[in-house]
Amino acid sequence: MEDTNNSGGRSKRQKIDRHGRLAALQKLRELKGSKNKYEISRVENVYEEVDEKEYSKRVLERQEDDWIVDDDGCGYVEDGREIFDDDLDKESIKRGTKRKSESSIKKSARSKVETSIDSKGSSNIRNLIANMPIKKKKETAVKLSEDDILGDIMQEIDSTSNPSPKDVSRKNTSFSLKQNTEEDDYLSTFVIKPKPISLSLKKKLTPAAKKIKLESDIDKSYVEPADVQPIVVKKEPLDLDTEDINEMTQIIENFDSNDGFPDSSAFDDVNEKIEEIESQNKIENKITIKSEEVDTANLVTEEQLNSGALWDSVQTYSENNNANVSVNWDYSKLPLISEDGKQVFQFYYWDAYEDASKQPGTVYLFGKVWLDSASTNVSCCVVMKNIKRRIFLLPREERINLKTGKSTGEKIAMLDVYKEFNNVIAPKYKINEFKSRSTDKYYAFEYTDVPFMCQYLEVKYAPNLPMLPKDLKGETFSRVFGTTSSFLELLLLERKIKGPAWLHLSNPQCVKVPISWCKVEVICQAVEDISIAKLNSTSPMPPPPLVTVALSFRQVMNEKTRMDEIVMVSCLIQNNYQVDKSTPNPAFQQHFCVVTHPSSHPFPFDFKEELRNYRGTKVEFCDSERSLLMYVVEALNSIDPDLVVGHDLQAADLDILLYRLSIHRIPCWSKIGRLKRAGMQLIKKGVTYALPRIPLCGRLVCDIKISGKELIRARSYDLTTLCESILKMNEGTRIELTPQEIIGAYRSGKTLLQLISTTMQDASFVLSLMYEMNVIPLALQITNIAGNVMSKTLMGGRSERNEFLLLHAFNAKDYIVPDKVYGKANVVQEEHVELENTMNENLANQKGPRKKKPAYSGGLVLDPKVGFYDTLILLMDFNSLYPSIILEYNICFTTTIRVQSEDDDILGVELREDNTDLGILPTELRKLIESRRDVKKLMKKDGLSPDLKLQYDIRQMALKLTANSMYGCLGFANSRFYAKPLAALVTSKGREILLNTQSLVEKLNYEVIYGDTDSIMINTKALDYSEVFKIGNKIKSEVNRLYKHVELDIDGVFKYMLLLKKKKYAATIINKLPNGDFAYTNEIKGLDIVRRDWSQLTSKSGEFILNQILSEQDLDEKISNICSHLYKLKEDLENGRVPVSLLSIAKQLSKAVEDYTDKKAQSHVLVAQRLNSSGRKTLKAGDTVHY
DNA sequence: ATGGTAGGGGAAGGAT
DNA sequence: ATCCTTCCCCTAC
Repeated sequence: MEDTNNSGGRSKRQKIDRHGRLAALQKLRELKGSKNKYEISRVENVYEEVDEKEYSKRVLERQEDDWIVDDDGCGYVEDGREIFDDDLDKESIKRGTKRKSESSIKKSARSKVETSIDSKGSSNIRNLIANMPIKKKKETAVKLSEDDILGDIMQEIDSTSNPSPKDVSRKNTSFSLKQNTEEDDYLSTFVIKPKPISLSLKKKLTPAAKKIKLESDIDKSYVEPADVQPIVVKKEPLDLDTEDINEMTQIIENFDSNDGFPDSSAFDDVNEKIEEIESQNKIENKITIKSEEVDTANLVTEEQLNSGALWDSVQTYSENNNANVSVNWDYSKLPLISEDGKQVFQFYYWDAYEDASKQPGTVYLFGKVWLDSASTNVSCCVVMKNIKRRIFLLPREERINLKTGKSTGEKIAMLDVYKEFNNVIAPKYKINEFKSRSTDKYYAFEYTDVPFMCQYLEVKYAPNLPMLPKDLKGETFSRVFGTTSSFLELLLLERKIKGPAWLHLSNPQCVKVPISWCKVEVICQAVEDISIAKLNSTSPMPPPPLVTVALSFRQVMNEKTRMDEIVMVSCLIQNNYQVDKSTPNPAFQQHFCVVTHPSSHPFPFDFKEELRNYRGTKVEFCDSERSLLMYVVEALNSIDPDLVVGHDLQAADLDILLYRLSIHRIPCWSKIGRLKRAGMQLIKKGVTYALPRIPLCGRLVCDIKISGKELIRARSYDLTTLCESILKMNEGTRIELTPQEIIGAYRSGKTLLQLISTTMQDASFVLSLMYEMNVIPLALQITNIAGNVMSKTLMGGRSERNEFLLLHAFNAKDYIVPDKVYGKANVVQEEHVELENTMNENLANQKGPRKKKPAYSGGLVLDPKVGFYDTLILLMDFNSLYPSIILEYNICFTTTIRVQSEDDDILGVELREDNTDLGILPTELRKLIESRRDVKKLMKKDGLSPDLKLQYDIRQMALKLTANSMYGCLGFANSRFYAKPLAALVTSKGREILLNTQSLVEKLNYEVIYGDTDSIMINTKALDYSEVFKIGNKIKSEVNRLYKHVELDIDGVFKYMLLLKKKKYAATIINKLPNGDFAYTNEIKGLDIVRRDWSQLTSKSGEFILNQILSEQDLDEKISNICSHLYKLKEDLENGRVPVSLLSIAKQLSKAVEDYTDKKAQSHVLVAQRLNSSGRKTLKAGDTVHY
């Protein structure tokens, strides 16, 4: 399947890739021969091949070599096994060359170790190191002192929960201020081997520096040099001094706080301005967003933004108004193009929406259409009306008397089914008009009484007529299928629309009264009128650019009402985001910030004055939250973004926005989306907020938090952590503000402007994160592969993507698809629960959904032969085992028959003996795998632009993610295609293969020391790298002879290895570089070092010890180094020299704080509780608590 | 409601 | 005290 004569590092599974990975990849690939062990015969796969060729052609034509982006574009994580493992990051190559000089020393060191083994016997060393009494001692020592310090922290938090905000913010900021420098200082005291000199300049604040006046601090931050190495000035952004507090309270006392501004004639023009805006707001549709174009001379580059250069230093404010293109479009004239002599409406479909309960049979397709008159793409809405319901009736063999349930012996013909439906069912359910026909369909799902293939009565009727019950039965038919199908699903399946695409609509109708906010709106009365545009393959059209808006909100808690008020919204606009090209530059063209004051605090008296010199952005005053909201709503309508991006939009910001919109009864709130919802209540009584995606329908919503969780692995997914791990920003570059600090910012004009700047900066970070992770291109690819709706792809959740992939596949092959069931969750609950319920019902109810027990057995983990190894270890694994198994054994709904297993009543499956045709599932997987191989081949071509390579990389990633999630969805209980027996069969085959491989390897007289699910580690007892490779290739060919698709491959060679437990080990990977040198990388799996619920201190010292163990030193030297390290650590801990931040631990809340039954028992829950009640943070389920 | 299971290890709390 | 079970979290596949 893939090249085998080199082995990739495994390290990428563990760590996030660094920049330049693509280049490294390329280098590596160029060096590899394209030696394929065997070729999978390409049976009738012309379709896919053409697909990829077309795809490449399409992207090739569009690429521009105008600039080079240093973007690795990768770094996505996937927990399943990967299809290919040939990536090597630059780091390891670098390290390899660095270590080159050491290679001569190695020989002698190695021989020394060898002799010691020979003389004393290896068990001594093994016991010594594997048992590691020293390490244990260290850990207990740490634990003890840790507890003390933890107690201190707790006390600290406790003491800050009550008193004045001043204390809180001061403690907080000074705490964070310390972090970096102290940590670095402290850690450097352990240096034994020379550390690389850090290039990044960090300004350390001495106590004296801290006393610098606030003003000067700010001034400095405004003049960051932008072209040099990132410099971070640590500052306390909104530190509240005692004087400030006094000042603030004075303001509050002196002025009427209900009024937006202190009542004074000195502020007349401010008030005037406010009124002006108010009146503007009142006249709807007349507002145009007067945001500013960035002066190209002072263009902000990604690097500058990411490196933490402050917003203010790079933004310029000019009066060049670039008002939005105003589109004057005549509704009676549709923009049509001609195709085959017919006039069709051509548009690019991005998003779809339906409201099945209020508008049955209507689906809204949102997208873009080219408007010649305006020479631009504008938003459009295609209203698909009258999508018919479609059901299938399964005829019985013989007529049944429904009362007795007994057969009458009368054979059933299709006409009998029709008659019953027409005479009995239709009148009963008031279906006064329908069409029907007889049709052949296959079935292969959960109901065993349904034949594999038979004739059904297909019935279509109007959507406004009632839905039939899904358990309907009749005298002549035993089942009905398709009653619950959504209209959106029917549309997408029937027209084979797989994700965003150019669509053609014939017979478009004009609207008289638009129901959307889109610039263009048309109606389609018949599903057949819409089809995928057959575009000329020589000149394919790229998707239209996305108008993108990045949002960042600030809200404060109103103490009286205990509700959040929105006080600030910053907004960046990129009106030309071309998804098929590299990251846009500039990142955005326009920006503004809407600001009001909390109802409890007025604007600072000098705000207007300060604002005069502010060049950060266009600032819009609003004297109340209400007018702010109105401004935001109008702004969104005027900008009309296709894509809205933010951080934690889904769970926090949009939730609050919607709630505030409803509280203030903002008219036309639905302008935040693209569908008019006049007279509709945004939020019904109670706290049930609408799903944010629904009011925003028509616009794609990208939540960086959700995307981050799916695409990268990080300690946490708050904005700060994401910035640090993805944008490689220095710690502290993003300024995090507590609610108190946000309120505190209203004490002076300067601090408020600073708040504006940080809010703008947050929005730019969000935008950069989205670009950097390639969220949108990847989501587009995934959506085009799976055929679902893109806005759902962006929301996360792999199940629905898989569902649509299979829906399309089964539908295309004339299968009845399983009905969507909504409330079937937790059928798995069995007698155990009932027993518990009788004991304490209340408790069980409170707990809510407990973590469910595994439903079937999974992968096999071989017992590790624990110890330290210094002979070469061969690591081999199966390429993407589970997808291969599905292909190998042709595992599919269609190729298995369900059997009752003996031991319990759970359904099992057996492969049908007559299975000759490839099933649907394997077919789809083969398409994915082969497409990916084709894309990878294209990537290896010479002379590709980075731009194009990135796109290929994204596509292959999307294919991999999709293939690997297929198995997971089979085992997912709430999946529409839930097939526990199939999933169990896959894993059982996996176990079988692993065991077979193990015994085969042992038969060849090699020692298997460990294996997990799809990998085995073999102690070759050899010392020569190429010899190990020979062994590996031998084993590989032996194993691979047994299978057609399942393929074992060499994954790496370990020089040293410390195998402690199942899933816990560390090793030094050895890699041969192109120039013949060796590169070494340490890899750590499962140990505490890599866990976020262990403090950094334990990680660092554990890492040190490990480095010693895995190093080329004398045994004595190792031990003495370790001992002295630990002794120093112990002393430092006892003398309190260790910075507290090094002892910080992170844990995730698996549920809301209130839902923990035993709060007191768990420290992280306690911390979260205190943080929440002290008002410093609002931690929810899924958030990470640091303490 | 929003892929899976296997497994280590801390911590609490009950049974012995 | 010591063992055992259960829950929780995180990680490896």
